[in-house]
Amino acid sequence: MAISLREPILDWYAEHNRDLPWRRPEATPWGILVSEIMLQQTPVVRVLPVWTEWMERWPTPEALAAVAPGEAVRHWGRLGYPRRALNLHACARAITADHRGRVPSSYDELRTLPGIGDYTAAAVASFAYGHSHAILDTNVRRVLGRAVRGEEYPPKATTSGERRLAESLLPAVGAPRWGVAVMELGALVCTARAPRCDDCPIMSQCAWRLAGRPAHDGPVRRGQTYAGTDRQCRGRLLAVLRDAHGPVPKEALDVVWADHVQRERALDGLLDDGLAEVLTDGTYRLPG
DNA sequence: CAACCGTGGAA
DNA sequence: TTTCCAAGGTT
Repeated sequence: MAISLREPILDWYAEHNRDLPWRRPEATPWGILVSEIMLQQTPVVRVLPVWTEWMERWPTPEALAAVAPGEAVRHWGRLGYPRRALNLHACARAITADHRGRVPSSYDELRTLPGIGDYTAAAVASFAYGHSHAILDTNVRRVLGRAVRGEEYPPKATTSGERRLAESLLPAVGAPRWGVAVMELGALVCTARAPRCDDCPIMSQCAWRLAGRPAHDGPVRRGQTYAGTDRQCRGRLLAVLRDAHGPVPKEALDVVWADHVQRERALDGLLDDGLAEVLTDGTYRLPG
């Protein structure tokens, strides 16, 4: 079962893979690291233009390390989860100071960098340096969950069973290509909402499809409403700082959110997170 | 470990 | 219009 998944998926990938800039041979480890962090919870189409601009502006870790952290946040634009921009800037400074300007190649060293968890460390070690690691992102978990476990959606948190399965599937040679191939299958065919099973290279073996594509039982899906949350408020406040050329008076922040208590809480949160700072004259700006 | 952390496009 | 969720990580 395990072995028979590889060939059809790798053959499918050879024909259907997208030509993404961070997958090209000329992509640097730094470019790959930047792409992986930008892609956390963010669709490819929105990452593409920002990644391209970043690579032109900051082609090396040293280049990013040389500017203020606020510049990273400013050029993050509206990608979302802006602390990732701060993490990337901190990565650049750590790589410059502690790794001679080279992105570390080992999983363990990568894992020590801010904002790099299990998936991103495995992805960079694998895709940038050719190392063999199990890639367990949301796509892979969904594909393997369906194909092998026969369930529509994977568990909320990664289980040891999922990890063992992914590791058991690692080929002796070509682990990076295998990892990206399964991810791509999940992104283009074995999608969360309307999977295109008719186009799937492993449809004849997929446990979920063979079982008649049973709907996810268990608890109902989570509904994370966004309107009115602190997150939305933080986003509004940060947008003001990002779009301003210099420091802004507090009144400029006050006008974008009506609820005073929530606004103050959100602003304090931004300051605590290092995404904004107050100057001695009481004005606010991105971190300098 | 559940909650939190943005944003926008598709269904 | 509302809901879902997209190459996660941290606390």
